[in-house]
Amino acid sequence: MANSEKNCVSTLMKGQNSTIFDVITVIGTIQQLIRIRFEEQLPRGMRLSQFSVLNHFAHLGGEQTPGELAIALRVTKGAITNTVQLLGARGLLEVTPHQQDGRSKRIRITAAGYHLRNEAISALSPIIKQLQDEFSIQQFAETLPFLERFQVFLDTATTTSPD
Amino acid sequence: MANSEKNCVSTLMKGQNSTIFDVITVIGTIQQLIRIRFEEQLPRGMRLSQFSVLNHFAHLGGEQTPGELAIALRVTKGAITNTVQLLGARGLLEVTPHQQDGRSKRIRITAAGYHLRNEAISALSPIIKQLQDEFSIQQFAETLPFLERFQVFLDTATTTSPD
DNA sequence: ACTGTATAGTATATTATTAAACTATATTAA
DNA sequence: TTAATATAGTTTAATAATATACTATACAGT
Repeated sequence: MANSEKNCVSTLMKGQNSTIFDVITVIGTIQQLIRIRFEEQLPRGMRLSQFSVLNHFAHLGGEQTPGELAIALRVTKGAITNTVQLLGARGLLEVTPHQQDGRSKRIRITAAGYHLRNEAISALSPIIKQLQDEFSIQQFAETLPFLERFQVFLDTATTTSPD
Repeated sequence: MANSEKNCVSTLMKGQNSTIFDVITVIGTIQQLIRIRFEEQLPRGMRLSQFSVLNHFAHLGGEQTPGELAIALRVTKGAITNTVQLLGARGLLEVTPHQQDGRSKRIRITAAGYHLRNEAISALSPIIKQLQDEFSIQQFAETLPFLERFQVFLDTATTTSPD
């Protein structure tokens, strides 16, 4: 059962360091549950990826290219192509050629898209309401800065040599 | 009633309530980045889902059925079938018939699976080390209880009518 | 201008996941 | 016992994401 390799890992896992893995694990589980709970409620089979795009534009207001969207949402360009085509086909996004760059495009949310996004937010409001009742807003507000710094770290972390 | 519900969207998003959405959004982004960073480092193209199963058994020690695994990891039974078959084919898990229930199976990690999981942990250690340097363990420890309560809430939340 | 390289987005093939149907076994009730 | 129902896991079809290759456009150096 016990061997030297096990001890090596024990050093890594049994001390305080396991707290970091615990946080990472629980964040993964929360995200999985958020996906499940949200997609239960989102209107007309809307996927979390689609809601994320609509919500992103609702916050942003203006226009972005597919590439900017890919960076903002941390997915590949191919994923954005797919999601934008789906939302565009439903008239929820408008896609036009970029005027300064013939390779690129501009994407903006339509009135219908903004409306459906608001419907989605309304559909999610019961669960958000429950969260407000169960946890104070202050608890979320206290946690947010750390999570944001964690995100920035992961965004900028380089374990391999940069290109 | 209609009036207050109509204002609900703006109220929900413009006030402090957006903090809840902000936390949810940043957790989703962190999870996406964790997946990217981890899969960059994991040995032999190991997927995060596969690491999660191996790591789960390394922590747990004993045996579980596919159904228990599905519940623990918050994925569908079909996903577990796939991941367990992949890991089983590589000799990292051992799957045997359940003795009391002919429909069920018992899964346990093999020595090879435990070894590869430890290799994976080692491969992840640089990024964990960076996290230790960038954030104190205490910051993770302070955040963990809230995240765990958030997870429990999402696990038990019922927005649809219960059975 | 010409050539090579970089960039933006799309297409293709593969993979992981889900929902739903299906098989096999177990349990309950008559 | 038999029939109906429930449960455990797999299979199948569909979907969304990835990696890679590809097309088209832009840019930089000569």
